[in-house]
Amino acid sequence: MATYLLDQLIDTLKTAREARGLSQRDLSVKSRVPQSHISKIENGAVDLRTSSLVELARVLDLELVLVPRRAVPAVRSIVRGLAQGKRGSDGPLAEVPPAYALDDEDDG
Amino acid sequence: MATYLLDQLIDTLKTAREARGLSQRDLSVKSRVPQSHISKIENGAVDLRTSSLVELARVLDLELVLVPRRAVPAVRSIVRGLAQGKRGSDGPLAEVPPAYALDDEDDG
DNA sequence: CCGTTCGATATGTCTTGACATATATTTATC
DNA sequence: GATAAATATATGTCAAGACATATCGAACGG
Repeated sequence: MATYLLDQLIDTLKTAREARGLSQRDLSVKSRVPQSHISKIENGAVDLRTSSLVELARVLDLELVLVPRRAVPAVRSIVRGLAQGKRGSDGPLAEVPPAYALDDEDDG
Repeated sequence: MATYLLDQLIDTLKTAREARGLSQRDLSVKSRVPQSHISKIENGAVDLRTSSLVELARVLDLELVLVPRRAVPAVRSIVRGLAQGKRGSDGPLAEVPPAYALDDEDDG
């Protein structure tokens, strides 16, 4: 049922949550999405509604964006460069690294 | 109910549909999302499921991406540069325009 | 052992999404 | 200008599934 692309989004959410050292319950409190539901979401057991996705993303400092297919490689390149896990413990995090090489590399 | 950000996504979908000269029914056939539902979605009457969003986006050559907040301006800049309406009638469309100025411009 | 914290599960409620139909909007003909 | 057909969008009803609340079992520490 879940369109593979959805799995990718979910994985990004989970990774972001863990990278910030948040438990499902912590995320639940901040996003007002029940912990039980976060569990199901991360397990791919539900096809969550867009508002839930937006809400979870927002708490994790992520934003849901519709990108034209032609721009996806460039966008991924930028996102990769930022590596959104680096904050607090690792350093001040450079605003934007010089990685606008427009790499065609694909994410797993 | 709907998080303002959701409206932005919906608006992008609708604009993309119209830019391609597709009727709700056309989009329905291609995405397998019922036309009646597309109507409700575009009117903000429903909080659609993520799989539906992904499906509609795919048909419109758009991809749903989670972008770290810090990278959003740069991403928007690229997307803006592409101006996803230009295809077919206007020309072959340059791969990526020289607009990596990392503008801080925000969308309405 | 008991309390706390973690993710997973069970059941009840509310809304999406599917199907059929109604209401615009456009076009053609008289 | 009125009527009718064709096309586009909106609305009504109902079942499937997301979401809410409460609870469970595992892991850790006092």
